[in-house]
Amino acid sequence: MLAAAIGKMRGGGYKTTPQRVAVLRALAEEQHQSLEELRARCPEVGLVTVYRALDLFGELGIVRRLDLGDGARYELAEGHHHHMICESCGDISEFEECPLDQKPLPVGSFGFEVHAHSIEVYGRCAGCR
Amino acid sequence: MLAAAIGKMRGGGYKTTPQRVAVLRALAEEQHQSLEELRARCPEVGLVTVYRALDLFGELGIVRRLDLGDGARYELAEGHHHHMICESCGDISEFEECPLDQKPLPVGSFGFEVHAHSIEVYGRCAGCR
DNA sequence: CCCGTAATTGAAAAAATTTTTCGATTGGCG
DNA sequence: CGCCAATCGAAAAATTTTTTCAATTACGGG
Repeated sequence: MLAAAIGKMRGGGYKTTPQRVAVLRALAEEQHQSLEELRARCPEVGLVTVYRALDLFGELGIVRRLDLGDGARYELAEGHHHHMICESCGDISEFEECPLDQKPLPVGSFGFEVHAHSIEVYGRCAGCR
Repeated sequence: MLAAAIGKMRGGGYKTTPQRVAVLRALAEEQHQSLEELRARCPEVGLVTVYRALDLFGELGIVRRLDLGDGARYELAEGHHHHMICESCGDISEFEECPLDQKPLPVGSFGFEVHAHSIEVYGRCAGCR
């Protein structure tokens, strides 16, 4: 994972600094972290640098930014998946079986050219029921 | 639309103030407005009051808050629909034909109880192609 | 292996956004 | 019509993100 991300950085002509690597490692430890959670995992990296690293990773397609109602969160953009959000405990989890897999989206009729999509499912998780 | 929203406010024991009505009217003029756009449509209402009205409407299910990458936006929560976001011009549009209509979401296998869902489709709109 | 240079970093300041506070005002019931 | 809890607005505070700029550093070329 690190290797792939570093490859994209190199390919883009960006430098592989210890700070960027530290942020990548922090991202790899858990999905959907807030900025503060992320920062706690690499306290040696300055706040501004974390923001800039996340921007860069976003451009390179390494990281996705989410906002599911409680502020920005970040995840490594590996594999196609969608999100379940528990409205009781706030937990965010993922599922990979995409309901749109073989289904054409109805948006073609608008002349819309699809590049990507996301699905969020809101409800109660098993633990909260 | 106004009537229904005011009914919910009354039903919840909240007062129908001119400010709240002004924000509702502003919301009705266009979907997916930012706070500033909204505020430009009811400049007589104080900033804080707009925030509070939006919070209240959110609790009452009158308004939904979106964050599709460029900050918070607000829409009247009427009818089930999803969003197409053009990555060229940033335009947000809606479609009503829900691809999950009759399709069971695969999340039941996680013991997850579904209350709602949302879909966003990213790509290029007809105008930008 | 060292050097030069452009990219990167970090601290401070600025900007942007959202929330809190609290005294003044007001909608709606009696 | 009058009361009073709910609401409002302005200012201040808190939070989040971006900008600035001088110091540091990764890394390709010599």
